[in-house]
Formats: sequence, C-alpha cells, structure tokens
Amino acid sequence: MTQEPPGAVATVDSVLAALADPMRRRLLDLLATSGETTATALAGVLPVSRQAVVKHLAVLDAAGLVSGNRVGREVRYAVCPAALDATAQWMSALVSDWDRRLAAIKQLAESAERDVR
Amino acid sequence: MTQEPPGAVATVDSVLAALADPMRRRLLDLLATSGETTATALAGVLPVSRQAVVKHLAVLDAAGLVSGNRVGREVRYAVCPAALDATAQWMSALVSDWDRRLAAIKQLAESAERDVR
DNA sequence: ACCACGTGCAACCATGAAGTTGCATCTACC
DNA sequence: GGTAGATGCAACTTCATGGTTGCACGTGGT
Repeated sequence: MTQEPPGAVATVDSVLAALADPMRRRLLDLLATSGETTATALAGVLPVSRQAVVKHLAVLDAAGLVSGNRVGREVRYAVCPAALDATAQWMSALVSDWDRRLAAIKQLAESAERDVR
Repeated sequence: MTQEPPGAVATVDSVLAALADPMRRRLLDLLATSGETTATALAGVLPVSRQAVVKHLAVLDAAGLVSGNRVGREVRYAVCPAALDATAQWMSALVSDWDRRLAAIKQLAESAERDVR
C-alpha cells in the first residue's frame, strides 16, 4: 500500500520530487497558461538560462507532468494533468488512511483511560 | 492564485519539499501506524541514526505534517493530517485548473483549424 | 546521590542538484 | 549554399541537504 504498483502514470516519488522545486512549479504554471511553449521562450520570461529550463523540463517530463513534441526546429512543451491527478488522489487516499488510524488510536486511548478509572 | 495566503496550514512549498524525501515518507508511514512514537524508537527501526531521524522530524514539523509533545524525558511525535489535506486540495484544484485551460486551448485550436479549411 | 536513558546541539563529510558557459548540430529560410 | 535561430551535449562551479559522530544537558528510577 505504501509501494505503488508500476502501472501508475509515474512514480509518486518522481512527481513529488519534481513538484518540490519552486522554479519547476513556476514553469508548470507558465505552461498551463501558455498552452504550448518552447524552452527558449520560457527562458526569456524566467530569470534563468535556457539550459536550466531544459533540465527542469527534463525532470518534469520524467515525472510525466509535461510532454514535448517536436515541430520543425523547435520543441513545444505542454502540461499533462494525468500524473498530477494521480498524485493528488494518492495524497488524499493517504489523508483518509491517516484519519482512519488516528480515529482508531483515539478510540484505544479512551478505552484505556476508562480501564484506569 | 499561485501564491497561497499565509493563513494556510503551512506553505504548500514546505509540505511538498518535506514529502519529496523517501525517508521522510517512510517516517510518516511509521508514525501513522504507531500513533505516537519517539525519535529513538523510530531510529531503532530505520537504517539511519537517531540524529538523522530528528532532523527529518524537524522538517516534517516545520511543514506542519507532524507534531511532537514532550512527556517526561521523551518526545512523542504524531502525524497531523491537516497540512497534508490542505496540500492535496491545493493539488486537485490545480488539476481542475489545468484541465480547464487545456480545454480552452483545444477549443481555440479546433476553431483555428476550422478557419483554415 | 547516582546512573541510565533520551534528548539537544555543533562540527564535519559527501553527494547530488541547480545553475552556468561553451560549443556542436540541425533545421528553416533567403 | 549560406546564415540565423533553436536545440542538444558536456564540463564545471556552487551550495543545500542527508548523513555521520561526539559530547553536553535533563529527567526518571533505584
């Protein structure tokens, strides 16, 4: 249950790692706004070099969060909601799991206290 | 909309950064299972030193994912679902946002294609 | 009082990741 | 064919972070 099956869109691990970087989140935000954009165009807006952007895009691509397709001499990148969606679901599943366990523990604690009295 | 208000349980940034580390996720898993545990006990189970565990717990605490309360000479840590829940919601909001924008873009692309014909 | 156990603090090391620069390569256009 | 714009690749620097060890400090039990 902790270890996700390999069938998932991408490992939760890679998605979280990708999302952890602020620059990468900003990149995703730009991509979601612009639709399809090239790395050079993104680098023009952001305060980093094109190469840095390319590396970030590679990470995001590995996490399945973006995908780039070649058009002539340029590569247009676009956002892929699927991977993010999978991780969001994983996360809320985890929340309910924690809630369940915490409730159970609280239950135990109360009954134990009752035994003491 | 990209910058969350300070009122949130904790910055989405810190939660994601905290969650990005596998060891920290494992730690959370253990905490969710055991209810309340001390750093030393956790270090006994995990393949790292107690100090490493303490550092990780500090990060998780800063992200609002766990909280420790002192009981005598030991500190018991427990998991806090609230912060995770907030981040999960943030994430699914982002997903719907992307979906919305992608739909709009697709719409534009189709009408443009129609103009070409 | 004393001892043991748990925590807190600080210095230190090593690895990886973000960023840079420079150059090679490919494609489009004239 | 030649040139300009865009990408791809590689080496290098810097710095944050995960990990370690060693020791000092509190607190609880005998």
